[in-house]
Amino acid sequence: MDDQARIMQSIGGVSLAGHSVQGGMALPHGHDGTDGDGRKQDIGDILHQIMTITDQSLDEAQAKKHGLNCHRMKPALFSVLCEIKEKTGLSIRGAQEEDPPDPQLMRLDNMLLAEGVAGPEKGGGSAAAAAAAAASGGAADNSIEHSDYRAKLTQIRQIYHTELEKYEQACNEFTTHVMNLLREQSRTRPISPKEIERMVGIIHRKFSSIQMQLKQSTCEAVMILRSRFLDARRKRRNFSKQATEILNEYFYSHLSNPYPSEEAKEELAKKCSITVSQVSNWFGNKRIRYKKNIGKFQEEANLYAAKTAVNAAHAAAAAVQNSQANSPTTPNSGSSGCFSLTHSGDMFLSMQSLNGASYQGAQVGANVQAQVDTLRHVISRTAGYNDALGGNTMYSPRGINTNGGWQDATTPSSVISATEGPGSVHSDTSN
DNA sequence: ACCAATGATTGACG
DNA sequence: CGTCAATCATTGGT
Repeated sequence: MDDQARIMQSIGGVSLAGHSVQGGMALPHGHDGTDGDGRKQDIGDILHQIMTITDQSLDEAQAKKHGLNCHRMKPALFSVLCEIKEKTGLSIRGAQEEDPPDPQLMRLDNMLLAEGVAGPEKGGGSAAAAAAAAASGGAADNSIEHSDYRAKLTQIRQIYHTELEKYEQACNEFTTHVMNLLREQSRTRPISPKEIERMVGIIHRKFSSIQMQLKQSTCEAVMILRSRFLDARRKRRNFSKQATEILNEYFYSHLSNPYPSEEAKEELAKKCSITVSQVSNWFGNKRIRYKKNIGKFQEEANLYAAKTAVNAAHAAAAAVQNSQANSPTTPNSGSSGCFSLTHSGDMFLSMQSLNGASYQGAQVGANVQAQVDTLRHVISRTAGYNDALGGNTMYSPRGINTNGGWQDATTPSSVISATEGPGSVHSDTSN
C-alpha cells in the first residue's frame, strides 16, 4: 500500500498547510496583545498541540484532543479560527473545481468494455470472443483456441474485478476514515462540509489514478492475449489432406493459368472448407514456390496431372460409351464444369510433359506410370483426343500461353528440366 | 533439437 | 485490387 501512504502524505500536507496559515495569521495579531504574555503563551501552546496532533499516534492524539476540547481557551480560539477561515475560505473554494473526465481513462474504459473485461459478467465476454472470432477470419474449426482464449479472458476479468473491488473498498474505507477524522477535528477547528467534500474528491482522484493503472495493465494483458491467440499467423493449422488434394488438383490441372477466378476460388473454398482468402494465399504460395523450384514439384505435378487425366479419361470413356455422337468437349464437363475450357488445354500440357523427355527425367512412381499408360490407352481410343495426342507439336509452349507472365516463366523451365533433370536449374533451396 | 514444409503477412508494383 | 517476392511463425517429421 505504497500509494495509500502517498495519499496520506498529500492529505497530511494539505491539512498541515491549513494549520500553518492559521498559525501564521493568528500569532502576530492576537487579541490586541492587551492580555499580556500569559495569554499569548496559552494560545501558542494550544496551536502547538493542534499542529503536532498529526504527528502522534491516534490514542495520544485522542487524549490530547480531549484535553484541548476542555481547555478554557478553546471557544475563543475556535472563533478566531472561524474568522480567519472566513477570510481565506474564498480563495480555497475557488481554487479547484470538478475537472472533466480524463479522455485517456474514457478510452481505457471503452476498450475494456469492448473486450468484455468490464461490463456485464458473462454476456460481454462471449460477445467479445465472438467478435474476435469474426475478426480473425471466421474459420469454423478453431473453437478449441477460442475456448482457451475465453478462459484466459475470464481469468483476466476476474482478476480485474477483484482488484477493482479491493481498490473500491480501500477507497471507501479510507474516505470514511478521513471523514471521521475531519469530523473529529471539526470540534477543534472549523471545517466546512465543502472542505470535507474537497478532501473526498482528492482521495477519489488519487484512487482513480490507481484504478487507471489497473485498467491500463488489464488492457495490456488483453492485448497480449489477443495477439497470442487470435493472430492467425500464430495459430496456423495445416489444411486437411483432402483440402490440399483439391487445391493441388486444381492447380496442376490449370498449370497453364493457375489463377482461379473469384467464383472458382469460392467453389474451392467451399470444397475445402476454408476461406476464399486462404485459397488466394494458397495459390499465391503455390505459384511462387512452384516457379521457384519446378524440379521439386515435378513428381507432384505428374501425380496430379495423371489423376486429373484419369478422371477426365473416365468421364470421357463414360461419355463415349453413353453417346458416340457427343462433341469432343463434352467429356470435360463431367469432372468440373466451371473450368472445362482450360481444363482440356492443361490436360494436354500435362500429357505433353508426361510423354516427353521431362517425364523420363522425373522419378515417377510405377503406379503413376501405369496410370498414365492406361490413360494413354483410354484416351487414344477416345475419338476427340486422338489427333491432339498424336500431334504434340500442336501444343507448343507459345500456343498454350494465354497468360504471358506465368507461361513464359514456367513452360521453358519445364523443358529445361527435361534435359537437365529435376531441380538442377532452379535449385534455390535456400531459406 | 533440427529442419523442411507450409499458411499467413507485408510491401512493392502494375 | 490482385499478384509477386520476401519473410515470418508455426507445424510436423526425423
